[in-house]
Amino acid sequence: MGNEIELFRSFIKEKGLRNTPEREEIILEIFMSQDHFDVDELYLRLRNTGSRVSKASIYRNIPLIMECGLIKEVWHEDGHMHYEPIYGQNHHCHLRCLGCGKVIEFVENDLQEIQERLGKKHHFDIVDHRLDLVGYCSKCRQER
Amino acid sequence: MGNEIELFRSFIKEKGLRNTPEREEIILEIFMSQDHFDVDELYLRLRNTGSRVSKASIYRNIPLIMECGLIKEVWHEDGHMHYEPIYGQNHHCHLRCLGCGKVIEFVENDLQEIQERLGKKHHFDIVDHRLDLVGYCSKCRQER
DNA sequence: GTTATTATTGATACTGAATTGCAATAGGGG
DNA sequence: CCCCTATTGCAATTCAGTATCAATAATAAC
Repeated sequence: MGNEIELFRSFIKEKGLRNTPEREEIILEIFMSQDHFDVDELYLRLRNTGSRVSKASIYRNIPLIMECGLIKEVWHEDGHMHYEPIYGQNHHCHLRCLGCGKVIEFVENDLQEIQERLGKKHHFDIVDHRLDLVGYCSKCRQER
Repeated sequence: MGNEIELFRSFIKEKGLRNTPEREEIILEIFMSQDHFDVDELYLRLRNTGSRVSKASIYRNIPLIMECGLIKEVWHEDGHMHYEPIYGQNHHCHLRCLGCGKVIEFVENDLQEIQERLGKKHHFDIVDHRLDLVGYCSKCRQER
């Protein structure tokens, strides 16, 4: 913890941009909990900790924070995008319940091998994969 | 071809809804080419074939056509949703080029096994999976 | 430290995909 | 053939995300 900020500072400097308190507040809040989030949630969390960062700044900075490799888009649901921290996390995929929305993260090592095999086959330089499984958790399955 | 319509008619009847020319025009146009599409493209294609279906009707009917299992959402890009026909297609996943946007469809049988294994492990009734690979095609890789 | 340059911010206006309200139309059971 | 009401087209609305712009402040140069 704390390293996110260092990484971001180098990234910003490398790009010839300027670091700001707002940017650091956003990143700190994201990494306070390693959970996924959307812009509205993050905005409320920031307000609750006394930060005055505007939504516009959150929207403006998310692409930078993604480019830096600290977070990534995970899914688009309810008409808006969700994100999750990836720095310091091992790569994982998601299993989502269509009933209650519960999300389970899992690590699946076979995917790396599949990714490499398909990259070779189609002459692609594959940089990332993303596997989403959707279904019904045990509780929701019973209720159907 | 043509079976999509039959399937949709039974689905509609089963739900106690009404079939309409507009709905059949939409479905026919979707299955004229088995390619993925977005609402604007589909609307233009319909206009070009002389259909007067409104965009509102397309938006209203897409959820039904999905529920019926004829199409599904594939990705959200450029700020709007894309769909693809699935009826009569074997399940496939996507490899997308971050450079030029080219999409390659591939069939990966190992995923079925992974899906079942993870379903058992987490006590989920998994109904679908979705694997997206992203990277750079051979042409775009050279240009970098 | 002071100054100059300009990236960044907050507030607000705007965009565009998707949804909704409503009056007119038409499917389909009786 | 009638009636009920689901569906349609149109227009108005919603809302996530983007763009504008004047004010602010981060960095570099001095």
